[in-house]
Amino acid sequence: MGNDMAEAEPTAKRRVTIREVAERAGVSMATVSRVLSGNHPVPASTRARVLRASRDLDYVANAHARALVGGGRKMVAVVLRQVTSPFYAQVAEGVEAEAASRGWLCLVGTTGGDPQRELEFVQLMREEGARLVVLVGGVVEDDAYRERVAHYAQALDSAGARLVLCGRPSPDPDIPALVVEFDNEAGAHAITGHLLSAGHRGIVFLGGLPGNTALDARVAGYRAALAEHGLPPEAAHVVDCGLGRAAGHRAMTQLLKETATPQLRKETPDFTAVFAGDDMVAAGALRAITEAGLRVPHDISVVGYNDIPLAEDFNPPLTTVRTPAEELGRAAVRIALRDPEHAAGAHHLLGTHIVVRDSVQPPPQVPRDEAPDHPH
Amino acid sequence: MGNDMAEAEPTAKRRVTIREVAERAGVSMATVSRVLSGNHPVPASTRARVLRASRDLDYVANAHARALVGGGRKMVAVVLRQVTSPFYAQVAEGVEAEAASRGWLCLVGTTGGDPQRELEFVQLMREEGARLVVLVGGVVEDDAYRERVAHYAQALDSAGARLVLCGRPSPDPDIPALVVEFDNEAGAHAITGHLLSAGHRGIVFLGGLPGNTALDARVAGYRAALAEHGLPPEAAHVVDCGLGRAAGHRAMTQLLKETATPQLRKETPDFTAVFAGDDMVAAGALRAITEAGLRVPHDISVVGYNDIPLAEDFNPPLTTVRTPAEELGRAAVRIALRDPEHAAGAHHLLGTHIVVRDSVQPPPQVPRDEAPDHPH
DNA sequence: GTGAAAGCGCTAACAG
DNA sequence: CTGTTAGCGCTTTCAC
Repeated sequence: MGNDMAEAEPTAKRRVTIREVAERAGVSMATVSRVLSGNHPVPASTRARVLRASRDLDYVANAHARALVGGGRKMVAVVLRQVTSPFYAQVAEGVEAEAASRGWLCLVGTTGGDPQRELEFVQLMREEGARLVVLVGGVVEDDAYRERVAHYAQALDSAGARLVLCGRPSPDPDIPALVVEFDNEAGAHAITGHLLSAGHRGIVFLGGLPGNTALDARVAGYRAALAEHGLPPEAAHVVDCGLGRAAGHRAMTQLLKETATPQLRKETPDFTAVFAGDDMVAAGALRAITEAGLRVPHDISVVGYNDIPLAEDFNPPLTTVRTPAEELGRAAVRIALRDPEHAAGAHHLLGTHIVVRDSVQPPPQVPRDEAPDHPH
Repeated sequence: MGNDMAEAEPTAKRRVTIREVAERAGVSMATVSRVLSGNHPVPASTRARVLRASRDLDYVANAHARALVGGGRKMVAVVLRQVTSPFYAQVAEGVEAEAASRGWLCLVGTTGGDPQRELEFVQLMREEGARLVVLVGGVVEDDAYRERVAHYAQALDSAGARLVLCGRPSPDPDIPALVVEFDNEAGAHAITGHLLSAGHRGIVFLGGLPGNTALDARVAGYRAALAEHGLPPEAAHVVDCGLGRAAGHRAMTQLLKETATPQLRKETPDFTAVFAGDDMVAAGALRAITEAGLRVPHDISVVGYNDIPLAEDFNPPLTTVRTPAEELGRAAVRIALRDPEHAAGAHHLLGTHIVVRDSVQPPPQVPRDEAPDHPH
C-alpha cells in the first residue's frame, strides 16, 4: 500500500477501464461499450455477463474519454457573485433544478464580483465544454463590460455553446446572447406607488450603485413614480451606498444622523419612508433605525426588493417586491434550450409583484424631532 | 448561416484545435503544447509566433483531451441538500473559496436530501475524475447510509480521490474518509445552560429528527445540560418536527394551542423557553409566537442554532449558537489536502460559541394564561 | 451479433 | 531546440 510519506495532493490513480471489463467478461471493448450505452442490440446473455463484470469491478466510465469522442456531457454553468446571497442562491437553485430535470449537469461558479475571475471562469467553461453558460446579476455597463461579454458570446457561440444573461444587458442585440431578467423599472415603480399611496412624500432610495443596470432601473422606476404623482425632480433622493446589509446599515445610520442635526437638515431633505435597493439593504436599514430609537413603520416606513425567504421574519415583516428568483433560473435554461434560433438576441422580461407586510404605514403627522417621546 | 429549423439542444461544434494553431504558427503541435503549458524552454521568437496564432484563433485547450493524458484538472465537488439554506450556502462558499485559492475547480451539487440523487452525483464525480468530494449535512444514520458511504469511500479511494464528511459520521473509523464537523453536543449544552441560567426550567426542544446525527447530538447536549441542573429526565421535551421554517412554524403553533387548552395541558408540560434545532426553525417559531399574540422574549424566550447571517434581523434579534459555516468548508478542503495519510479516518471537531442577542430573558413570574393582557 | 481498427485532442517520451 | 511517435479510454464505423 501507500508509502508513509504524506503526499501533498490526491493524484488520480489508474482507474478500472473498459478493457478490463471486456477481459473479465470475455468479450471485446466494443461490446462492453455497446452494452453500457444501451443503444445497440445485444443478446441478453452477453449483456448479463458484461453487466456482471462491470459491477464486480465497480467500473465507471471515464467521462473525459467519453467526452473526447462523443459530444461530451450536457453541462450548464452558472456564474454568480456569491452563493451566500439568498437571491443568487435561489437563481442558482432554479438553474440547477431545471438542468437536473433534463439530465444536465450543473456547475456553479462564484466570482466575488471580480470581472477577472468571471473571465477566467468563462474560459474554464469553454475548456470543459459547457454547452450553456448563465451569467447572473447586475453589472456596471461600461465599455470593458461590453467588450468582455461580446467576446464571451462570440467565443461560446463558435464552440456551439449558448450564453444567457440574467439581469444584465446584452451589449448589442445582434450578439448571440439571450437575456432574461425582471422588469426592475416596473417593480420599483409599483412599490414607490405603494409608498406614495400611503401618503409618503419624502422617500429616499437607499442603495443606488450608479452604472449598475439593475439598480439604475429601480431608481428610474422610483423617479418615474414620483414624477407621476406630481412631485418635482428634487423630491427624489437617492443614496448611492451600494448593496449589502452592512452598506444599508451604515448609510441609514448616517442619514438619520444628518436629519437629526438642524444644520445638515437643509442638505438632506426630510423623509418618512425608505425604499431599499434590495432586502439585504433593508435589513441593515431596519436595524439602524431601531438602533436610533425609532420604530418601523410608526416613525419611518421601509420597503425592500426581492422578497428573500426571510423577509417576513424581519422586524417588522418587510413589505417588498417579489422577484421569483428560482423561476428566473429555470426560465434561463428553459428558454435557452427551447428554440435557440429565436432565442438568440431575444429579451425576456419576467414580471414581479408587491407583497405587502407590516413595514409600511402612513407617515406620522408631526415631524420626528417635534414629536413627544413615544411610550416606552 | 444556420438553417431556420430550431434545434432542440446546443450541440458542441468542432472547436479550434492545437493542430490548427500549429499550422498557423508554422510549428508542430508539440511546440504549441510546450509554449502553452510553459514547462519547457522555448525561444522567445517561436513562443511569440505561437502565442500570436493562438490568440488570433481564440484557441482554448480541450480540457477533456488534456485530462485524458495528464492527471486531469484538480477538481473538488461539494454535495449538499440545497444551496438556498443559508448554512449550507456558507459551507459551499468556504469550500469554493479554499479550492479557488489553490487553483482547484469547485463543483456544487444539490440532492434535495434524496440518497438516490446523492449516489448519482457521487458516481458522476467519479466519472468526471473529481479528486476530492465533500458531503455536507447531517443524515439519518441507518444501515443503508453506512453501506452507501462505505462504498463511496472505497470507490473514491481506489481512484485516488478523497472523501470528506462534513457534519455526518463515518460508518467506520477504518474507512478512508475524513470527518470534519462542529461539536453539536457542546454547542447545544452551552445554549441550554444559557437558558437555564436565565431561570428557565420548562424548555422545549423544537426540531428533533430522530436518527439525524446532527440533531440527535444537539438533543443529547440539551438533555445533558438539563440533567446537570438537577432536572429530572421528564423535564426534557423534544418535538420531532424536523427542520425548516415551515416545520418550526407549524409545530410551534400546535404547541401553543395545546398549552392554551387546559385539557391538553397535562400532556404538554408548561414551558417558558424554546430551543430551536436551527435558526430557520427559530424563524418559524418566532413568527408563530407573534401570531398567537405572545411576545418574545417577554412571554417566551427563544434560541436558535447556526447564527445564519440574518439571525440578527429577526424579531427580536436571535440569541443562537455560532457555527462558523464557511470555516467548516474551508477546513474540509484544507485538511483533506494537507496530510492525507494522517487525515484518513481522522475526526476533526470545530468549536462553536453562543452569541447573545435579544431573544432571551428570565421567564415571566405568572403563567401565561393567568397574566393580565399585555398593553396593546 | 461481435471484433478489429481508426481516431477524438492532447501531452510526453524519444529522436534528431 | 523542435519534430515525430505513441498512446490516454472510449465510441464507432466497417468487416466478418
